[in-house]
Amino acid sequence: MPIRTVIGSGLDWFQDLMRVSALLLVTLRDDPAEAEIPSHRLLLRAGYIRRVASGIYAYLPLMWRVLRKVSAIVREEMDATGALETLLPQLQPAELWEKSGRWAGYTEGEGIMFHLIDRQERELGLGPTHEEVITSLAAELLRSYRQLPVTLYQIQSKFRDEIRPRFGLMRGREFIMKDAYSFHAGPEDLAREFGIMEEAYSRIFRRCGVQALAVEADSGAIGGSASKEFMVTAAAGEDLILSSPDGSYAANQERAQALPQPAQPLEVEGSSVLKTPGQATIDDLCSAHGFQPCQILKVILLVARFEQGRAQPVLVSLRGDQQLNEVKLSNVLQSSHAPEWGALLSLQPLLATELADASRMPLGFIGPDLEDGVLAGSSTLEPEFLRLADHTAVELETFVCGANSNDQHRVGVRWGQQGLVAPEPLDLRCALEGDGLTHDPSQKLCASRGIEVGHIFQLGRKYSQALDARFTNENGRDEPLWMGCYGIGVSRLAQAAVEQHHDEAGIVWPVPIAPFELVVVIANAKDPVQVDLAERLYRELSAAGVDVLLDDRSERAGVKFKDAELLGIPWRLVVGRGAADGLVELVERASGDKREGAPAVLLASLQEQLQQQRLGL
RNA sequence: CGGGAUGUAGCGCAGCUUGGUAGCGCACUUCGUUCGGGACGAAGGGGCCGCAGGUUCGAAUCCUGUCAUCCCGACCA
Repeated sequence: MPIRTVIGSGLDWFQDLMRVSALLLVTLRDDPAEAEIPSHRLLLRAGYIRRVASGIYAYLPLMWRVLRKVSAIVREEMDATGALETLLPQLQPAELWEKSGRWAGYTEGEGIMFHLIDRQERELGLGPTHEEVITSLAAELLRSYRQLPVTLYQIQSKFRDEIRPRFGLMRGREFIMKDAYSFHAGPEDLAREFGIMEEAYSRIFRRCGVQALAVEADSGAIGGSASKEFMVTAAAGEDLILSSPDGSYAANQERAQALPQPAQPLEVEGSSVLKTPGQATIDDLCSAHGFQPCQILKVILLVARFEQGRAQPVLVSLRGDQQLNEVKLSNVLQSSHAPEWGALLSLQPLLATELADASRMPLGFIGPDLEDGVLAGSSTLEPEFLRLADHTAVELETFVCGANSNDQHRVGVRWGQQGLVAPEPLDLRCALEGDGLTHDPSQKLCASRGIEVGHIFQLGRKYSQALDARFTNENGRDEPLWMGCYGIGVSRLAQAAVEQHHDEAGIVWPVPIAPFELVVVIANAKDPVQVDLAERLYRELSAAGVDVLLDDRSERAGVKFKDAELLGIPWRLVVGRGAADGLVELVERASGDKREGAPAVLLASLQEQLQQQRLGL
C-alpha cells in the first residue's frame, strides 16, 4: 500500500493551488436568476458555491477555504472555553428520539427530520441536531459530579428537511453547524457556562469580522428555559429584532415582551347591535363607522393538533390593532397541554371545510363568546373551543366585537356583561416598533432585521430526564444532568458575512475569513519583468505568512481587477508597468485606497495593517 | 401544503400571441491584433426547447398531465 507522506506544516500542498490559473475559478458575468439577495448572488457569481438541489450546495475550493477559516476561529474559541471536540453520528436511531419525545414532532406533520428505513426495517433519522445522541452518551459516560462540568462540541453537516429552503446557504437542507453540549451538576453551573459561551460567541463573531447582536429568543422545538440568539444585522435578515435605544434590551420579535400603545377609549353609552353588512375586516369597520382598530376586539380561530391525535379548536381574542404571535401561542399550548395530549404538532387556521356546517360560522363577525355549537358534528375537531386572550383584549374596558351573526357587530360591550367571560390574560401578541420597554416605559422599541447565526440554550433537564442521563451528586444521590446547548451556523455565518460586507463590485471579505488575504495581480503576464517581480513578491509574502494568491492568468489587467473585486480579496498588489522601476501598487478592497511605491515599503505597512485586521472587528 | 412565477447552450435572455424544423449577448476553442479597469476582428464547437402524453401533414410554440426551480406564509443554525 502506498503511503502518502506529509512533510512540513501540512499546508505546503497549498502552494500550487494558490495560483488563479490552477484554482478552478469560474466567475459569472451575469447574476444567476435564481439568486435574490446580494450574498447569494455574489457567492454564485464569484464561483464560491454551486447549487446541487434545492437547499443543497457544493462548497467550491474558495468557499471551503472560507469555511475552514470560520471553523478554525470557532474551534479556537471553543477550545479556549475548555470544550472538547468530538464527531457524532449523523445517522441516528429512531428509538433515541422516541425516548426524548421528539420523534413524532420531528418526522410527522411539518417535521424537519429526514428519516428512512434500513434493510432490517429499522427506522433512522438524519441528524438535524444532536441532543439525543449526546445525552445518551452522557448517560453512559458521566457517573459522578466529579466528572462535571464537561462540554463537547463538533463541527459537521446537519440535515433539515426545511419547508422552504431559501437564499443559498442561509436556509439550506444540508448545512455546516457547530453544536456544543454542556453537562452540569446544577443550574448555577449551567448558568455560569451559558455566560462563558455567550462571551465566546461574541468573540467568535467579532473575530469573523461581523457585527452581531445578542438577543433574547424563543427556545422553539429544542426546548429549555433561557435562550439567546446572535443576529448578524442585515436588511435581508429573516428575523425581526426589537431593541431599546440604550441597548439594555434586545429580543427576537417571537419572544419580545413590551408595553403596547394604550388603547383609545371607546366613548359610547350602553351597548347596542350595529348593522355591518359585508364589513368583515377591521379596516372595513373602522372606515365605515369611524372606530379605531384599538377599540375593536379581534377573534382568531385556529386548530392545534397534538401528538395523540387531538385536534383542538382554539379561539384567541386580541385587540384589533395587534398581531397574534403564534410562537407565544404555541408555547402556551405546549406547556399547558402537552402533558395531557402529547406534543403540539401544528397550529393552523381553522378552515371552514373542517366544520360539519360551515354556514353556522359567521366568519368576520365572531365575538369571544362564539358558541361551541358551531363545532357540532365535525368528525375531526373537539367539540369545545379552548378560549384564550391577550392582555390587550382583556384590558379593553369597552369595545366593539362581532355579534356571532352575519353582518352584525356589538358596540359598547364590556367583559362580564352579556355572558362575556374574560379568559386569563396572556401575552400572545407581537411586540411592535414603538412599543414601550417593560422595565422603562419611556424608551420605545426600535426594529431591525437580523440573520440568526448562533443560538445558545439552557436546556435544563429536559433531555437528561427523558433519556435517563443521571449522575451521582455530592450527597451520593442520583439526579438528572443539567444541560446546555450552543449552536453556530457555520455556513450561514459565512454567507451572513457577505451580506454584511459587499458593494457594487462584489464581496468585501473581512480579513480573518477571506479565502486569501492578498492577491498579487500580474497586470501583463507576457512581460517577463512583471512576472519575475510578481513571482518573487508572491514567494516572499507567502514565506512571511501572508495568505497570498497569485493571479498569473494571461487575461487583460481589467479582467483580473474585476475578478479580484468580485472575489472580495481584502488586499491587492498590482505588479504592472512600474515593475521595471521596481514600483508596485497596493490596493485595499474595502476602502479602495491605492498606494504606489517600492515593494519593501508597501509590504511592511501591509503587514502591520494585516496584523490588526486578522483580529477581526 | 396554500398563493404567485419560471423552465430554450455553462450563465443571462429572445422566439411562443399568429405552429413551418432554434437565435442573441456573455462564456468556451483556434488564429491575428491589443494589453492598468470585464478589448477587437475572423473562424469554430456546443441545445432529446424540463419530462411524458395529446392535437396536427408538421409543435419550443396549442392542449393535458407531470417534474424541477424561485418568490410570499408556517420551520430554524
